[in-house]
Amino acid sequence: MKGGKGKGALRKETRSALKPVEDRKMGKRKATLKDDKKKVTKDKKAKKDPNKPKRPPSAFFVFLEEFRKTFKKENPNVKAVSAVGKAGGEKWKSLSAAEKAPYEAKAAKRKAEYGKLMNAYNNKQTESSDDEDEEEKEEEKEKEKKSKPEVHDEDAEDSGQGEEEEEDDEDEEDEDD
DNA sequence: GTGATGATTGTTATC
DNA sequence: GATAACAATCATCAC
Repeated sequence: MKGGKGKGALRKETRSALKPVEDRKMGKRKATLKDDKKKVTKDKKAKKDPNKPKRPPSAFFVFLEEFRKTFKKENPNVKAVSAVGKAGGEKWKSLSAAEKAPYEAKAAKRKAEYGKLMNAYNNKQTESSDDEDEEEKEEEKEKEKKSKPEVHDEDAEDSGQGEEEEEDDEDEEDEDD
């Protein structure tokens, strides 16, 4: 829909040209296109909020999650993510619209959730624009939590805190085929 | 020990 | 409108 294709092709070519697939395995990561981008990326990341909701996976990524499992089963020796990505990409292209439908439905759901999260996030941003201190405190809290993984998670979850529930699980199997 | 990199496509965000 | 960035994955290397 958007202009993602052009970019995709461009990046594909650029990467392929700059980074032979054989090399990456050796971990020959050095000055590459990404290296250049990295500066920008890092810069962006620097001002990126850790609280900002992560972008939802596209239909392809939803598919990829499953595909990875299958791929691992069939190729237990192949652990290179690039191999999975390549294979997944090819497979994805070979899928029919009907086969892609369930993945797209899932992606749409995640996107809707993302929209809500972003809404809440934006609201929070507006609110906390003058009390960024609190955000920092929260960050520190998170850090502390991580430092102390021995917290009674069960307790917290029992209290209804960690009730993620993943309700999208309920109809993820709706293979309306 | 930590972070970066490799591939893939799609979507979002930014300019 | 066009393009850059990022989303997941994980073995492996560099620092």
